[in-house]
Amino acid sequence: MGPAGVTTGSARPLRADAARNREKLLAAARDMFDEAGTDVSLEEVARRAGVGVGTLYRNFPTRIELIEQVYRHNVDELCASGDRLRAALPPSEALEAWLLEFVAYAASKRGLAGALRSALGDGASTVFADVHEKLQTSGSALLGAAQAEGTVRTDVETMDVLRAVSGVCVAAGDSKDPAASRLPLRLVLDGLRYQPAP
Amino acid sequence: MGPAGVTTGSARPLRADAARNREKLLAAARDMFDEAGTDVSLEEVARRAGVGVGTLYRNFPTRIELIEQVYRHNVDELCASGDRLRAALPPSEALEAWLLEFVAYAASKRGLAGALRSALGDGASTVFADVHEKLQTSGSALLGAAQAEGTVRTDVETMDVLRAVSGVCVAAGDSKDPAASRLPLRLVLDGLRYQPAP
DNA sequence: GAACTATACGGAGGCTCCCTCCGTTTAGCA
DNA sequence: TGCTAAACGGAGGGAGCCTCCGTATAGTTC
Repeated sequence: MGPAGVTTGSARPLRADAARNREKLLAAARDMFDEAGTDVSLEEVARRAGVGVGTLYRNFPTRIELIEQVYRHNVDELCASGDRLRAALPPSEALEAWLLEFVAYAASKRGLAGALRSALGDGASTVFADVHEKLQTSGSALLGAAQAEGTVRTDVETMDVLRAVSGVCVAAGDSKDPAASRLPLRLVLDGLRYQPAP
Repeated sequence: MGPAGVTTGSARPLRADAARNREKLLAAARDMFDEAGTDVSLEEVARRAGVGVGTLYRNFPTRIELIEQVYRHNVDELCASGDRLRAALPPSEALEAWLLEFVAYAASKRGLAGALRSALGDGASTVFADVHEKLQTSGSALLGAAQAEGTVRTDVETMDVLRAVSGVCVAAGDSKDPAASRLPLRLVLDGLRYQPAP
């Protein structure tokens, strides 16, 4: 599941240049959504990606489709990063590093998920189910390893942790300052290390 | 507070033609918002009102201002209708007739209030406070009269009734069919007539 | 490595919408 | 009846949406 050979469903794989452009579009869109919300001009998105509008519309026929793909893309990147961290760091450090990245994801998620929900209505439920499942899988791998190693308490489950972390973000409000959630987040992370008496 | 001499704040009253056009714009906007949401083209609103766009923008410099005024206008009309009903019908019938009109208001309110809240943020709170107070006043006059007459139970307050009625609407969902809420609404209205043992 | 074709590119163009500006019209007054 | 402040309205410039189609190129075949 590297950045190459992106396939949407099971159709014929994209041509190399097409895959590259698609990636550039998603990156540009993600940046702009973060900065200015999901109402930005699609022509501007194409311009920033260094691509014609035609290419944008070929890949993402509607604005909401672009939003959905950016959302899924963010999640995929977050999960891929989880795998990388798991391979590179000791379990409890990998978990902590991943949760820090999860914070950034949670911040951007708000706008995207809101737009999706209001535009797609109940049709958005499969998107959210997919995302939930992916996070569950990646999170469990990290949490499980740390728990097996004995450096993280065993009485919590993946979704408890993710909820706690995203709760911190919500509580930190819309403040764009990442420092605002630094300390509360620290508390949650340290809480994971605490071993309750049996 | 008739339809003439509309004043926004305490400025000089509008010229007759201006007041007429303002009214036409509000009516057109209300219809279109009901039909197609608050994202409709403002040029189309002006067209339907039989007025130039310039006139629209002079009266409502921003879309959100138009939405807010339509919202307030709906409420004002509902309250005015309450006065009329109270003068024309026996108290309990007036109350019931008014609550039926309240249903229509509650349906349209959803879209408008949502747009206001998301666009104005906390700035919208005075709008909602004003509206709340007006409904409280009109509702109390009708309910109080019916209670004084003895045809409606005395252990409920205005906001209880309004909440119950709008609850019915919400529960009826987005179904545009007014029949969907007819029976549940009937239950609430009949419930008002029931006299609990003391 | 040359030729071929399915695939993809990109931006011009037609449309709608936004909002402003200003010459024209008219309500209200004396 | 005339005067003037107030209001009208729509042309026009700018921007965004989306489509269409002539051009370019990746990948394949010989």
